[in-house]
Amino acid sequence: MAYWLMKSEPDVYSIDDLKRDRTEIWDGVRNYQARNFLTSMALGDKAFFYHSNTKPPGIVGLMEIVETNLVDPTQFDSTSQYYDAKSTPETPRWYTVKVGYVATFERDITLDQLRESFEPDELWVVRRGNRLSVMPVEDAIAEKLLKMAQR
DNA sequence: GCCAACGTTGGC
DNA sequence: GCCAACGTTGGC
Repeated sequence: MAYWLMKSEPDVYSIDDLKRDRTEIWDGVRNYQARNFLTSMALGDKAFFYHSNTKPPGIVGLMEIVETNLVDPTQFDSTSQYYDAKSTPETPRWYTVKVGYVATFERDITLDQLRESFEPDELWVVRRGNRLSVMPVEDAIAEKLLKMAQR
């Protein structure tokens, strides 16, 4: 089982939204590196839910991958902001996963705390200029994060 | 609201 | 294939 970190702006979709919905298709990723991580996810993998573009940014909860290799339906929806005119149903460009709610952390792990606790080469999210919205997290790092989230 | 970082596009 | 222009992300 692998660990991942996935970013979302809480104004768009938050951990509370996922708690309410229980499961959700993680749509809208339009970056090839992030997509490649999405397609390499396996059932039962866990993913940290990271709130970006908010105060403070940070990890707020945990998700589980409940469906893999889904074609992102928004790429064919011309009314969607994620519409991709160059993608066709025969050869879709954008794949994603369905995530399930696992937990909201009692304590958020803020970006400041992440910077204090991890080196840039340990956790991609603390790398300068990092904009990747889906990234792997090593097991040892994931275990530290889970401890930090406990009271 | 600003701007650094950086991915993508398109002219050549 | 290069690279300038442009668009987006996301912290501050």
